Amino acid sequence: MDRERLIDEILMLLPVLGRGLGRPGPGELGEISAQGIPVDVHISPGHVQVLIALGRGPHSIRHLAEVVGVSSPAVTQLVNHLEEHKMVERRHDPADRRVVLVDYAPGMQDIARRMMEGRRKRLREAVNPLTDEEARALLKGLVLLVGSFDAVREEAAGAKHS
Amino acid sequence: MDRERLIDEILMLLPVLGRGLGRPGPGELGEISAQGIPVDVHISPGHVQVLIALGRGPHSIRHLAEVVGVSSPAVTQLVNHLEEHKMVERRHDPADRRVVLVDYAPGMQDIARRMMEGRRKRLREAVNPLTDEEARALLKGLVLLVGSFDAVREEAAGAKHS
DNA sequence: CTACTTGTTTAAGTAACTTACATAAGTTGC
DNA sequence: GCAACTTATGTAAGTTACTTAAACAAGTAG
Repeated sequence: MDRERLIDEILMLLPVLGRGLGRPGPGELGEISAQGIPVDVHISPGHVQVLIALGRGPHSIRHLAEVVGVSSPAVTQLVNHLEEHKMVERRHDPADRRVVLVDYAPGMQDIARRMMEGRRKRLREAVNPLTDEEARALLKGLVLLVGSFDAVREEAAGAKHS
Repeated sequence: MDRERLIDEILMLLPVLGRGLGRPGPGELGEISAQGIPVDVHISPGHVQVLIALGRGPHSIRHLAEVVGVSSPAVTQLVNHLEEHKMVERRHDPADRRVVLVDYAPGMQDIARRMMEGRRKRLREAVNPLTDEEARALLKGLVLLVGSFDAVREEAAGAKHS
């Protein structure tokens, strides 16, 4: 495979991916409202990340920031939005009252899953033509690409301390 | 391969990719300035897409908008920035004076390539561990994912006309 | 020639972040 | 025990990368 062409394709495709992520389709909005969920809940990719992470249990703001890959104030904003819509709750960690733990509000985990189902379905259908081998390679490649940005990030952090 | 886990991973990874794209590393800025290129030239992913597209010859604004995947006014802004830094030039297409053709300014194609080399290098290194098969699968998967967003987009366009 | 379409730009606005700073809570060392 | 420092979060202000609506110019069709 021509690696230069691959790089070019990646450079052309990734921004498209990045831009397309934020966009719920009209079908998705219809699905959401059909489920009695207020359609004014705009769920950005960052919100999706938070909701997925919370599926694994309560997280502190700082931990969410790490998992999502953004700053703490950005997580504050994401969580504010979800809290305003009664999807998540904040509480202080009794073991360290500085820490704010974020968790699903009661009964909201299933609602969240249903809200994200349209996105999942679309992605599922998109990757459907891939063999298991190909899917594994896609994931591996995505992880490698993300890793290269982490390297940039760590480099920047390193430069900041020197 | 567990498809649900793949979908979750994609939903977690793609936003990270999208956010990381805009960030030149300090090493990259160093390289840029070492080549005598003014470091105030901020090259976003959109600019990269434009520069790559122009590598294939002059494009109209509208065509660039299609290739890059954004609106015409967004391309206007991208091109304005590049024009301000003398990297590209605009001229009207004599065959249809409504059309603005954008092309590299003389001698700038090589400069642009050198400006993007750090990005390319980083991506090259990132995908280096992939076998040819895996690289092909990565590209195929990316194209499929992008296609799913195009589908959303076309759906939205369809809904707008009904 | 008029009405409509197409292409681009300008203006205004939004979403999704960032950094700097303020406040609260916890830790360390004297 | 207390001052100095560190850590966690939220607020404020700003930036970036888009969007849509509208304006203007050029082209097309009847």
